[in-house]
Amino acid sequence: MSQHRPPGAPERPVAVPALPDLPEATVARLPEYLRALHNLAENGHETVSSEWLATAAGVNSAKLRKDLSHLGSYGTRGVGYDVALLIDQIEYVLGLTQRRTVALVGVGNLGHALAGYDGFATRGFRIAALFDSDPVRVGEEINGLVVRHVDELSRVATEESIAIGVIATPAAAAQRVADRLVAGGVTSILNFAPCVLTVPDGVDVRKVDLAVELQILSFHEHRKASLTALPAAGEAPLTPLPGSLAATDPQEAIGT
Amino acid sequence: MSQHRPPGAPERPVAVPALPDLPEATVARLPEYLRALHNLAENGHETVSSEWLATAAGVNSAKLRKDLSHLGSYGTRGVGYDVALLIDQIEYVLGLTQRRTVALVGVGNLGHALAGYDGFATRGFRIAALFDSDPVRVGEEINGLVVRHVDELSRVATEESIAIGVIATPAAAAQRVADRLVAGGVTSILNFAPCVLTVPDGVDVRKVDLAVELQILSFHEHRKASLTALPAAGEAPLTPLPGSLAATDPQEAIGT
DNA sequence: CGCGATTTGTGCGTGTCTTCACAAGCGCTT
DNA sequence: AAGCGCTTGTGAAGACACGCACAAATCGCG
Ligand SMILES: NC(=O)c1ccc[n+]([C@@H]2O[C@H](COP(=O)([O-])OP(=O)(O)OC[C@H]3O[C@@H](n4cnc5c(N)ncnc54)[C@H](O)[C@@H]3O)[C@@H](O)[C@H]2O)c1
Ligand SMILES: NC(=O)c1ccc[n+]([C@@H]2O[C@H](COP(=O)([O-])OP(=O)(O)OC[C@H]3O[C@@H](n4cnc5c(N)ncnc54)[C@H](O)[C@@H]3O)[C@@H](O)[C@H]2O)c1
Repeated sequence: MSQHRPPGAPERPVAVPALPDLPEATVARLPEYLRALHNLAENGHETVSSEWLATAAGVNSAKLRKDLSHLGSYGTRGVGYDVALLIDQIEYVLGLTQRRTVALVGVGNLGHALAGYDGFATRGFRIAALFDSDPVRVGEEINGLVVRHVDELSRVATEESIAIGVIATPAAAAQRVADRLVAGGVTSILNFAPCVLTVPDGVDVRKVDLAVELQILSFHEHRKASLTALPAAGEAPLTPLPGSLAATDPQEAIGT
Repeated sequence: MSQHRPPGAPERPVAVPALPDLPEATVARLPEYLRALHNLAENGHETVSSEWLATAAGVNSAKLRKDLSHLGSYGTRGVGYDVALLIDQIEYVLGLTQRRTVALVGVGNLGHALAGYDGFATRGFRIAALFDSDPVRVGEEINGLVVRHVDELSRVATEESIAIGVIATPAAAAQRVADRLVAGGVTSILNFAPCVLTVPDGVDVRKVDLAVELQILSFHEHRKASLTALPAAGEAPLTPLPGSLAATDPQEAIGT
């Protein structure tokens, strides 16, 4: 690519950031590759073929190769990829060479589980602070961290240079929490509350909603059932009237 | 799935409305629309424009209209959509007119949180059984359900016509659990364990991986930092050598 | 009864993502 | 040193998704 800047092009608006700008779809898969690679490394493998790694990560091998090619190609034809090298590469690109600090807001049911989750630490993150609004919870110690009051959120986030905020409060409180995170300089948020957050440009929000996942599965379940029910039937009005809705599907998912 | 089929088993493919086959991207957004609609309904709104609903769901209005048009167009030009009607429509398409039963496997840290989560019930699902392999946990009662031993999984799944299996065990146990779910006739799985599951055709798996989400955020964080750090300079060849990796990125995450 | 304000439904251009298929590169063997 | 099998990296084509922009439909009002 543009490794070497050829002479004769002095001050071009060179768009060569330290990071290649990867397609979003690729970014979303890199963590999966990384996990698979760590498994391989633990099992003593030193190299791996795209075929193997693709299988381990659950994707198509051509896709995997294209993804990796975006970060600069470290494979050897006829051999495969060097596992350790690739791990370094991906961790670098994902910005994991530096351990990122996480603030967790809302130490309830879910928050407790998250606070006690070791997958944070083992995959590049460190929970640096816990917050809640409930006076009963404030002061509680979890995993060596004391729960602080959410009023301190902005200040602490700034002081501790929090990189990522995780919201595990009820939906009604989520926007307010997000605002405080943003005020504290946090530019990445992971939201577990089922609501849409509004944030300024430059702030990234990702959302995890359990019910959404289940409902997507439900759709496919429904679909499979309606297909097996009428193997080759034509159409039938795909406009069930409101009144007859609940009545409609007979026996779905007859198992095997 | 249909609860117990009564002896007579009236199983005829009556006028089952064929499901439109929606684009996956659309299916993934419908739950979001549904949530927003329920909010509107609670607030007494009877109709809603695509613009409004789109904003509430965090998407582009044209996209929303196109999505809804796939399920047969229930809007009125010049007016908008009937909230109640649209809720029925979407719930029907998602297969939520029938409450789906869920089995939760692995009642540890995360499992406990999930078992106690009321978002299941309020959004169309019912946890019908809990499983674990730890003798200490088996027998424990959570939310009115007794934790059963995972050896009973296949049998119970069949008996209770479980529609969806949720895996919250350590990764090492996940594949085994998935196999048992499949053996019990479950064709939809939601996997919280960080690993790839292998299942037969016809079985859907969705995965939720917290660390993946964080790592994606980390990438963008890294990216933002490298951009603001070098506004217009060509920089570090994007091929950091193995040895120099950890050294590379200067000062990121400077907070504000 | 007709007109203008409003909002849906969609045709179409654009960009992104996926997948196939294969040439080029690499190491091992002969 | 040449040949051979294996694996990467990528061009090209197709599939999919997105969002603009506008015609068509509907309502309310004068
Ligand atoms: N429990 C689950 O398994 C689960 C699963 C998926 C999503 N969620 C979502 O995650 C969120 C939390 O769920 P939960 O079950 O832990 O609820 P919870 O009620 O057990 O916990 C919420 C916590 O947030 C705290 N809180 C409330 N307002 C706050 C504020 N303004 N600032 C800081 N803290 C505040 C409460 O004191 C409480 O400790 C909810 O939005 C829920 O929908 C939960
Ligand atoms: N805790 C979190 O916040 C969190 C977040 C994201 C993902 N996860 C993932 O979810 C999974 C569970 O996490 P956790 O923190 O609850 O772990 P945990 O160790 O607290 O709980 C795991 C539970 O699974 C049970 N189990 C083990 N083998 C089993 C088997 N073969 N059959 C049935 N049950 C079995 C254990 O007895 C235990 O009760 C892990 O894969 C973890 O990576 C956890």
